[in-house]
Amino acid sequence: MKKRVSLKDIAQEAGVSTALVSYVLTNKEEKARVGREMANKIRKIARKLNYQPNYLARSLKSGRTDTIGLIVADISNPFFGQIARIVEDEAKRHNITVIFGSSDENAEKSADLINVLLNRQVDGLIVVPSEGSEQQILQLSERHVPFVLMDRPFPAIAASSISINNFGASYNAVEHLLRTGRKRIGMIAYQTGLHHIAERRRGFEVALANAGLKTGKRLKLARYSHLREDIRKAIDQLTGGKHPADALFFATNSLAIEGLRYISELGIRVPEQLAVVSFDESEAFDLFHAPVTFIRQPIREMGKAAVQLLLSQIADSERPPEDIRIDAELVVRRSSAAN
Amino acid sequence: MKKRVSLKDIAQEAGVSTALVSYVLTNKEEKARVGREMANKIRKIARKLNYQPNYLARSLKSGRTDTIGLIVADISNPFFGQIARIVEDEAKRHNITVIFGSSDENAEKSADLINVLLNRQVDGLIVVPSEGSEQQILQLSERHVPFVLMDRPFPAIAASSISINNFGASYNAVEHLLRTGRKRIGMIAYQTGLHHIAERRRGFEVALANAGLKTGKRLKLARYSHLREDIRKAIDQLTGGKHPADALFFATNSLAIEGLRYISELGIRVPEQLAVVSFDESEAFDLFHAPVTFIRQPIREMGKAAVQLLLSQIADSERPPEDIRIDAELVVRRSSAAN
DNA sequence: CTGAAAGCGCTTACAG
DNA sequence: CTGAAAGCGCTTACAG
Repeated sequence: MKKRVSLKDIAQEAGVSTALVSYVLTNKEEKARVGREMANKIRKIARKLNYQPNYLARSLKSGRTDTIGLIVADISNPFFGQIARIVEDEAKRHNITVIFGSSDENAEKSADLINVLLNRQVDGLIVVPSEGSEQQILQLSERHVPFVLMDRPFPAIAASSISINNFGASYNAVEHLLRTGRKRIGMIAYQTGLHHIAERRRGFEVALANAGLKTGKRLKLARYSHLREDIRKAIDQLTGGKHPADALFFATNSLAIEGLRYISELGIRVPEQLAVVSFDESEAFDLFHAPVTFIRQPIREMGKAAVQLLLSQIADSERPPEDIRIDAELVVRRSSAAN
Repeated sequence: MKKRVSLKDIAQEAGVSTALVSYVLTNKEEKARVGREMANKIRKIARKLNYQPNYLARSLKSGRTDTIGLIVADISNPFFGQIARIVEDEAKRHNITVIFGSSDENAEKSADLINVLLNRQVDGLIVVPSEGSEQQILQLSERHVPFVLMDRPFPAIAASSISINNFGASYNAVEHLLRTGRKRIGMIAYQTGLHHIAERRRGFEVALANAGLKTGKRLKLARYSHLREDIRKAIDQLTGGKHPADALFFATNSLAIEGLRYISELGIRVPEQLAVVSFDESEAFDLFHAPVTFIRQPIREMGKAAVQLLLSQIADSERPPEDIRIDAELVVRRSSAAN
């Protein structure tokens, strides 16, 4: 790149010190009581030379970078892409830039990302934490790094977090299936210790129990690393046998999309043979032959709240952590219509 | 945040100058011929104090930030999300961090983003340029900022760019439809002057012309800002009348998804009444009742090439611009089966 | 082998 | 009203 113009260049041309220029250009001329005429002259020169401040230098001095880090599982997953977009927009309203990273649900990668972002002096972090990352998160807390957990709270750690009421949302979805006359409801979730998935599973189990039904072998778990394989096996088991499931509840959109692919292949008719409900949103749900009933997460609200929570934490490091839980909405469509 | 430990802290504890510590910690001890013993002592102290270098300071000195900017139309669109992911991974392999921004196909936002990113001293930019941003791009060029255009070349500007052969891909898709016996092929594209869309339109027109057919009124344009409305009108016009279209070609995945929603609503059977082909990929294409034939962009290849092109440009600012054009692949599925 | 010093581009408390 | 100076945390050419 060409040599950038610095305060010094302007100062030279104006015949003053860099200090004066700095005061004027950061609108602190009042405080420094710079002459009106001189201020105008300086501004004019700055414009002429197309001066652009070097944020690096500014940050080094001020200790703030006006940058936040966003760690998600995978930016190419539309759920996280949407979160990223909302965080971006909300951050920009405050003149803050976002650096992102994908952890792939992997604690090691997550630790790595946190490290890189902190070395880049981000002012704070928004983290969708992966399984096994409790220690890292705890360390952030101990080092007094401002951060907010998103989507997945860690109940054992006192930290600001924003997520939906997973138990309630799950419970409602299952109750909806029961109300439409489904008796043998299967669920496919991730095999993970993460709290949000555990809560979704618990909602499923409690809803069935309250209806006097047993979960039995109808709760299936898939590994993130063997998604396709595990889902196909689970669906085979759930839809086969003497008492095939008459409804399927997916714990996330990735699970549902992979599952629906297989259901299409098998030629299973939805909702006639099998009702379907899923967490999260997807364009693919709209185009399935029976538009899929889903649990809509208030992503916009969550993203905005995350940024705001983080910013107030950055502004006041003594602020006690805040745990925000938002209710999600069940959007009923044809895939779960009564028979 | 707590006070970070700096070189000075280590130097103090070791009883040496910060210079020595710097040499050791950046593995330049050879060059500075630091004693082995001293080097070990310094390293030990650094570990004990959990020293983390401040990249800001390092960058201010070195003039490099090991950060690149990525500007896409909208990070929440899976097409761009995937690009972002690949850029992220490829950049990380070189210890480079990515800052992203969404321009919303808006030249003003794009100019803004470029400005912010340059002020943050990114080493270079990967840009999916929006309509009307030629001037900004030209300026980058004049200022000798390393950058690479992605997805959409600007033929009038000498710049490195990486994109697919849009004309060829479009031509092939239309030829495929003709070969399967379709006679009245409609296309829905964006109303934009961007070169990649113009090329897709041209491929459509030339393919029809070569088959002795006229485009007539079968090329419809939708505005990015009025997507839903314009697409519905276009589909009504194309599928209505005395000679309804028997095939529909969408110029992007967003256009297709919105269009397929409407086609579902109308109860039009694909491919019996209407064959469908689209540019780009989407999970939604898999779940449509007739899996949609699409033009697969080699996103991974493009993303990797973009980063590599950018890095070699950063390393050697005299490097002449390189224009990479990759062929895209038509993935034929049921939505365009012969009747 | 080791250290003092300058400098990257800013900001700001202090002195005149 | 204006300027000299210190300092943010690093790197590196130079001197001993």
